[in-house]
Amino acid sequence: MIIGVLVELSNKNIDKVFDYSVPSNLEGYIKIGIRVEVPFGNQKLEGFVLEIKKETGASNLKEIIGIVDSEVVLNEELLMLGRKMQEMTLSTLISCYQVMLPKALKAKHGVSISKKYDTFYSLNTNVEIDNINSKQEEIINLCRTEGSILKKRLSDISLSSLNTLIRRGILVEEKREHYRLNYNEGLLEKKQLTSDQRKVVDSVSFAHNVYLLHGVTGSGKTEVYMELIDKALARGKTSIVLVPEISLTPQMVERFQRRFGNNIAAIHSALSDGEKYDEWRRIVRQEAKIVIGARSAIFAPLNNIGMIIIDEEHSDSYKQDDSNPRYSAKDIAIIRGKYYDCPVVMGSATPSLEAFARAKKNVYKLLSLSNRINGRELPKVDIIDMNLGIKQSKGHFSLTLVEAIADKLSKKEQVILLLNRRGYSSVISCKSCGYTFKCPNCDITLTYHKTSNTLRCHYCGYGTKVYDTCPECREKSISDIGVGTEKIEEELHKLFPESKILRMDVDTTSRKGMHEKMITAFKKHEYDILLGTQIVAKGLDFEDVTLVGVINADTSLNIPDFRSSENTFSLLSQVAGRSGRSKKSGQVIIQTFNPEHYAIEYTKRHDYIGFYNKEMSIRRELKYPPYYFICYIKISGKDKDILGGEANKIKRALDRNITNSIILGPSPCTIFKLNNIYRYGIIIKYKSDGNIREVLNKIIEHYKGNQKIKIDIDFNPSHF
DNA sequence: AGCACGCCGACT
DNA sequence: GTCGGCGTGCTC
Repeated sequence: MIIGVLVELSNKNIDKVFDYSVPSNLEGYIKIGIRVEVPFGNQKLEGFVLEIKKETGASNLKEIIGIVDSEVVLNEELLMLGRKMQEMTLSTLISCYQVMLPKALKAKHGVSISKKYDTFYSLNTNVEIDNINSKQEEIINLCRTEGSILKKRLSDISLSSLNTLIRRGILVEEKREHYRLNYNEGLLEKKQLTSDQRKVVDSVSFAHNVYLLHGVTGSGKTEVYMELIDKALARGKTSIVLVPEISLTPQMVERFQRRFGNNIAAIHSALSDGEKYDEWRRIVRQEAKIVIGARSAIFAPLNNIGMIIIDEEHSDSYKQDDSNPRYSAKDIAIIRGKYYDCPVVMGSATPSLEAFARAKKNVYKLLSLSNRINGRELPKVDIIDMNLGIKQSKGHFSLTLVEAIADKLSKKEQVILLLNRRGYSSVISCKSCGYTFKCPNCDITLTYHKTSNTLRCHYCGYGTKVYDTCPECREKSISDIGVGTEKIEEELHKLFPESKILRMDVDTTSRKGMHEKMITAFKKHEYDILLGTQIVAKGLDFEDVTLVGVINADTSLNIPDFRSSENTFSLLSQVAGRSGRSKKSGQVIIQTFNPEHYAIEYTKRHDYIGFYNKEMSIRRELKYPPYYFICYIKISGKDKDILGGEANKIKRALDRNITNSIILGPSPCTIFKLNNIYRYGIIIKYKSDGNIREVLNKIIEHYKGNQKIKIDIDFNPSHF
């Protein structure tokens, strides 16, 4: 027997099938999709069996060393999916397969995860039971009523009786896989849907279509998802629910568990590798029918998928952008949806422009929930112009915000304060008016390059020297200051010494379970004010929150990314949606240096469509998505001169070979030098795929043996 | 990714 | 004369 094996190393040079012969005693174990151990050069590697060859042909092949899996780890569908991913991302095939599997299955994982087992005993029906003592009888009766008994449940005394029974052959031992996590049965709790929700549910048909559910904050999207999953279950089908990691809180999981009990498997970062592996095993064994998880849960080894849901569709967390393969879970969802002929439902209060544009073109089917579930109005949003300066504010707090907080505190209501993510460190702005430098060609914030003391656009490479006087207000106050949550917390304590303040950011929530604890504590009203970064904007549902304050709306506007307005609008709308979700009406106060910016104005009006139209006109003008696709090529290496030369060569090759596209760069990446490695970026803007992958493949091929130059390709990058 | 092979500089 | 630098190429 000869088999084709794809070895575990992710390297373009060896990312192909190598043939091995199989010794006859192992032939019976070979299946496509299992892993085997093979000799490779002078090392031992694991690899996936991708082919079983009929011909006995060449005899100079090496023999495989052994079999790793008794069961298939990559079924036919996942093998197909990997090939498609490879074509889409131009990454190695092996990396596409590796990303589908839990870490515990990776060869180089170090610690081998041995499944854990529980020992059970059951009665041997072939053996007559007589001459037993009372303790033994007790055990036997337990077996009769429960079918089998778990060894762990028996005390030391019964253990000796048990051993006697085993010796006499009355009981037989059986090992069953032990899972590290347990789910309760669940109450199968169901809420009555509103007529709006019912309408949405009813318009989803069980055939492959992509739906975009545009539902305002608090409109009850989760309840719609659960109803759809229920319908899939009723048809004997399985479901996948993707959620951004940040909103995959224990509350969220619990909510699904209350409805679906131990039918769910939850995969999130708080699980250990072993726990993730167990969840994966439960899915393979078809013990879990609903998988809820972050990005990689899209690869859940489910069969018979009947529903794929992507919550917070606009979230950039669905794109893997830090390592290969640079895939989007949304693309994978659509491929799997086609394979199983099942619907993909993407939901958001602020859909990505790409998704909404597709919905308008009827590529996706648009569903809407335009009212909050309890008939509550969306909160009133006030914009505070911070240009009015220090006289009108106390530290980073405007007098309006201070008064509003004081008012809510006196009524024993709760407040959420958002500190927009720490300013982009290499963005330079004016301290007194908030002015930032922008690229005249790309409308992108310029970034500061220390080495050359210049401001550069990392899209097109435009450069200009740094002024120390602000061109807007003529003040000499150009700097790159950023505020942290600690500083704001300090100011808050001074302003409201009586109030209890909970600070939530990456520093305070990194410890396992802290995020959960904090949310529970705030919900129980152990705190009055929740102060935090992005983390407080997503999906949280607190009844008593009637005021949301945004300390600095501008930092996310100033990020040098063509999506900065979209991301700001989305963030502000999401956080505003935390206010007034229950009986009391809500208020939102946004502090900004750019009160007239459309991202902020449309947030105030809760006008997604207005924002969409305005932003689309800009995207069209500047040739950004969704009018153009973007492919980002990162070229990195240690030798600055060689690198620059090669980057230019690549650019020229692209110019020669790719038509109907705009090729920008090469321009130095924002962090030009990192760990002594220099990086350049080239951007391709294109309307249709054409020969772009073919050309890029040739470039990859050309550089694959080159140790000096590394090329990374990212289609539809979420940011640069 | 490893590792061998091979072709040029400074050394016990 | 040799030890060792890392560029190049190969792994069924």
